[in-house]
Amino acid sequence: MDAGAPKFRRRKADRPAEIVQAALAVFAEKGFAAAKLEDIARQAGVSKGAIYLYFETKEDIFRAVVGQAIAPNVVAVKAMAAAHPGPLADLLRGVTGHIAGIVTHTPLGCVLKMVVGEARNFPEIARVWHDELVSQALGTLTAAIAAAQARGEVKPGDPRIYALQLIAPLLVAVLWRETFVPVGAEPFDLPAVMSQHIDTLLLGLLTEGARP
Amino acid sequence: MDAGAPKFRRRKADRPAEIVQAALAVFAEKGFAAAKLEDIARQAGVSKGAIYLYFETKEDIFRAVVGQAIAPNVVAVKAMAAAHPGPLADLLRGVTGHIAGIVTHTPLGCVLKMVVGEARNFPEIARVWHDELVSQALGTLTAAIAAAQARGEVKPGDPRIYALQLIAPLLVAVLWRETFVPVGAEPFDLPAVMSQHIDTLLLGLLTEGARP
DNA sequence: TGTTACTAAACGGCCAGTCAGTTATTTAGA
DNA sequence: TCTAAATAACTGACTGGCCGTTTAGTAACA
Repeated sequence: MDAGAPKFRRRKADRPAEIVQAALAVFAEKGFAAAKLEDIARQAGVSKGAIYLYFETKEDIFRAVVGQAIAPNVVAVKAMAAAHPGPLADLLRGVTGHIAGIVTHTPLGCVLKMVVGEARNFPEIARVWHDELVSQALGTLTAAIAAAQARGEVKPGDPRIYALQLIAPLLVAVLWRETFVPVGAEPFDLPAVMSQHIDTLLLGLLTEGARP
Repeated sequence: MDAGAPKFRRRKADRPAEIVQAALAVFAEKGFAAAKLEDIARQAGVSKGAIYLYFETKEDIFRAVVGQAIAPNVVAVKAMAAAHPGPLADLLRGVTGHIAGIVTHTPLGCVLKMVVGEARNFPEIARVWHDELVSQALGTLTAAIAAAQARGEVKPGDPRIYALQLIAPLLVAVLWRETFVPVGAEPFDLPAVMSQHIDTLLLGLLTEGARP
């Protein structure tokens, strides 16, 4: 045993974030129920007991993981909407491109899958995600579309459904990646999907006068 | 104790189907891991031990549940495609209407959610669903769109992405129903979504000559 | 009376959560 | 600056309960 190397360090401040990050990886791979605290602890570089210095229960960790993924995104979406007061087409390209970037380079897709999968067992998590993220994002998009309708840019129709139409292919492509690509399915190229989707949908969405 | 009423009946032929149906209900509500054999047994009207006369393990039941949801649908989709050799618009309205009906009146939506949620833990189930149902359906739709492109009905573009664009709102609306509606989210009206979606998307999809 | 579908109780492995002890770090006294 | 006592972050072995699975026995039906 190397006398100079301590067996562990006391790093109270950093532990919670490290544990949450480790838990995200393990939950994303196994799902909530099949994830073992032992695995989370090992991944975080602590013992199982140490986790309980910072979290009450396993569910508590899950809540922290899911909650953490929300905050940075909701502000981003709203800022994006505010930044494009002009033609709807600009806004849509900006927003969808931004979301596509988030979804490819962060574990948001994994978390989404977990929220869908565990919604029945953790209704309060589904509620938080809906109230604070999904509903906000959809509402922002819906409002932007309704405003464009008022300006005469967009044809009549339910703006909430238009918003759904816009983001649905992105979500499905992400779930496809998480679900079927690991078993050999051909992936979808996210930028290509969104590019073609926006091009196609805008033609049906915009009034004649608003087309480029 | 009523002497005339037997404690149980011997109904070997019916048990498997009853157990699978009960398991579907319990799995759909709780997810695979949180579902208890005890609950499935009670719902099916048998004892826990009886289940093991017909299934090897809990996973075995899950496989039966998921597999059962596949067969009736894949044939339906292919028949639908074969029945509409004419203009793409007819086919799309037929197919999406049909799928919307299935998804509202059968537990396919629940099963889809389960497949997404448990794909990592049961890769062979994800594979079966992909190979036998999802990929088939998407492939059929893609082929129909490609054929329409060859006829000059549909604009250039990746037909597989067009297919994704077409069905994505339906899938998201279903997952929305399963995930967020139970916690107070406003549901989407599936027929309204598909009607507006087809109307809008076709405008962007069809060539000028093919528009009604 | 024999066969076997079925029940109910018991088993055992797994794992979230606990706890008594250990070690890093801080504080305070010399 | 060194040392010792005090503090609390951390470890790892342990446990209690839950639940999938087994099995010995029972009851339905031919």
